[in-house]
Amino acid sequence: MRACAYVTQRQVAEEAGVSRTTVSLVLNAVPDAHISPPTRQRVLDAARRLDYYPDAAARRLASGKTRTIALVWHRAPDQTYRDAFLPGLLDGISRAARRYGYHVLFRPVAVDEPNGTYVELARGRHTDGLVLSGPRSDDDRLHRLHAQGFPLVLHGRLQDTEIPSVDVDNVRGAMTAVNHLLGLGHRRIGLITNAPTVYAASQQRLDGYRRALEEADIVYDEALVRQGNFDEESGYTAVIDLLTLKHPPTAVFIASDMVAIGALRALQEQGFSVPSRTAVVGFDDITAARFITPALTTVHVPTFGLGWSAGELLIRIIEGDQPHQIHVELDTELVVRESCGAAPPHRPGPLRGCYVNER
Amino acid sequence: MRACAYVTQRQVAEEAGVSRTTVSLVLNAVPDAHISPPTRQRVLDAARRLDYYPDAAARRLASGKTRTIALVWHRAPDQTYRDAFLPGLLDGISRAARRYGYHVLFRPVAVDEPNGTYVELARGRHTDGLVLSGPRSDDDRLHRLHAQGFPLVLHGRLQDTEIPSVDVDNVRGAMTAVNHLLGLGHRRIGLITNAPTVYAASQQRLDGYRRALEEADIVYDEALVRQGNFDEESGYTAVIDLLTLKHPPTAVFIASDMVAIGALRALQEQGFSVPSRTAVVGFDDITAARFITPALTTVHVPTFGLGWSAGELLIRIIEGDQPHQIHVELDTELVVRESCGAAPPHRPGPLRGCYVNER
DNA sequence: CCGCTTTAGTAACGCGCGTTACCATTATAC
DNA sequence: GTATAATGGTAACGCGCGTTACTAAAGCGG
Repeated sequence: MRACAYVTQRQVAEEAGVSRTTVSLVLNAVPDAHISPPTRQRVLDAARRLDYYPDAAARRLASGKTRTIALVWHRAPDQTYRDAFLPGLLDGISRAARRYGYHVLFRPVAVDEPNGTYVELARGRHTDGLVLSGPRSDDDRLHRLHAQGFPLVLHGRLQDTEIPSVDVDNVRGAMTAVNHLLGLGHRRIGLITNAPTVYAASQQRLDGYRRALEEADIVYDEALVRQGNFDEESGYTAVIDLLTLKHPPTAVFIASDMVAIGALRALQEQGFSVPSRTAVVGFDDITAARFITPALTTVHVPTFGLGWSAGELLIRIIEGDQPHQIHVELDTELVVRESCGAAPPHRPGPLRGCYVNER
Repeated sequence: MRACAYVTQRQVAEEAGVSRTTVSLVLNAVPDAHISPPTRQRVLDAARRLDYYPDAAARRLASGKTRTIALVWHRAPDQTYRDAFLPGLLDGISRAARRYGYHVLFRPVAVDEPNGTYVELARGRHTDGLVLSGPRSDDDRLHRLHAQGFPLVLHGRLQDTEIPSVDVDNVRGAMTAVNHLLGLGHRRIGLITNAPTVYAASQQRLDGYRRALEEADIVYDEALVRQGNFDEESGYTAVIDLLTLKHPPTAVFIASDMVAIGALRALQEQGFSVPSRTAVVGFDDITAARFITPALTTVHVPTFGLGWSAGELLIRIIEGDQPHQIHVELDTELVVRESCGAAPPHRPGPLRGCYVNER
């Protein structure tokens, strides 16, 4: 395996018959450098002829900037659910990065890893900033990094912090879902949360549910509320619990598709056919939502947009632009499919549901 | 946004009362350096006290190694299908990288990007090696990189090349699927390919289908074969075409879950209920396979394993170990669910299918 | 012609670290 | 006691590039 021969600035300089400084000035298009057009052209030609690429390490060392951002991806017990977001998020971040001339480092953090091992990326100057997805609230090294002025953006808001963040507007998303069910005539609408309400997103979706009911003059009834826990199983048991009520809800808003999928299964097993007897609306719009039967009506989370926003916000912070908004909230979009009863249940054709992912 | 103050080796040296050289020798645990235990300890203490992390750029420049590998992810028209592999693959690569002390750069290549823009990663010394997923056969810069001795690993084999690669054993995977159907008593087994057979994987899965039939002394009948094209729609139309036969197959092996999902839809619409009238086995085991009705029996592709193998193989090459195998083929595993008719159709509980993803 | 500014380009420094060559001081061998 | 080796450590170089300070030549007004 022969080692690659790399072309350096010095070689370009020799080829062009100028000094190395001149090469640097030309290739970086330094504004106030006095380089005559012919010289300039000679340098450019030489660089092209030799297929010159600057050495990233040298450039970073000299400039003090890595032009790299990193995505720190906290793996968690709810992984299947989180995996659904990764491709879109990463694509969004990467595209934003590329747009501004940055590279992207990916750093998963395993469940059993001690807190804050990723700080090496920051302190070791591998990256100019971090996007953290799935931050842990007990992560003190995170706050220390922020206190030191290291550029950070969170995906998924952490409570009580001034660290910039990017997330969907969970309250409005939940309201859209519930309003849709209200619009279909439902009055007894159950709720299964996506997770325990210690999670900020979970609490927010609950809030949205309550606000939508409130605005429709329906009193909030805690008997119709159950707690999900990221996975199918939690939805399965939660909805069965709901069905034991004397008056089970005619519709259920389930604040996570993964949980909803478990719930759908239980509903069908118990003879509560969806949507004819019980309408269901989920949240997240994971890929499987389109494929399950009945196809799941759900609140679409713009994963690409979240990635893009996180990347762009982070880069702005790195480059010292004072962003006007340090907490970005993106809008969701209701995707009407079959499970809510508003769409024709069996449109022939390969796709189910009126919505096709925009990418 | 206050700039971070970074700790350098020099500061550690001062704190410990030794020279910078000594610090470097101690922290890198240089074998033949003569450092007394007390001095050694003083340096370690000082480094810890100051929370010292070496500057990545400086280290790269001095050592000539980036200790970074990159995943080049070719986005393509079949994106939904490929996205299903990204989380596992990336996790596998990252874990392998971390195991060997490497970092991972992620670089998506958009559909409309000109060929070979990613070579900047290599030539600019951002990375010591590349994993390319979804390589294009007309990518001449790829071959040039390889000819220059730059470490490369392909995910998905390219024909006629000596570039190291990692993939599943498509032939055996297809054979497993078809053998399973044969074992259930089926004799007329149709095939819908995952893609046009110019794709190597597609041809291999077709080969596996043929070999399985051959070994069962069943003559290959081209009338039972249709071509898929990555997406649901292609499966939808392909299977409808199969159903126009006087004697439609009693079982269909569909070499892609995505294509199979479209086919399932068509079968159900046409009254060919699955699995009672037509058995179906897919390939890939995408997340949706578990959730569709009936749950799809399919050939599981170990995405994590592929990523791990690619990462490990690449790092071996980078570090000069001559790997004994430059083309790694991983085994698949048949996941029996409902669509083949071998599993009980309605086991109560939140999960469908006997298989739970191992992660 | 002189002094001043502008133009065109270069020499030299430093980024932080790995590494090699080198220098003192002791221990060891004879 | 002296030659030799081992021990403990340091000074200095170079990695490739960005950048600053400087020089030399040319333009230009008086």
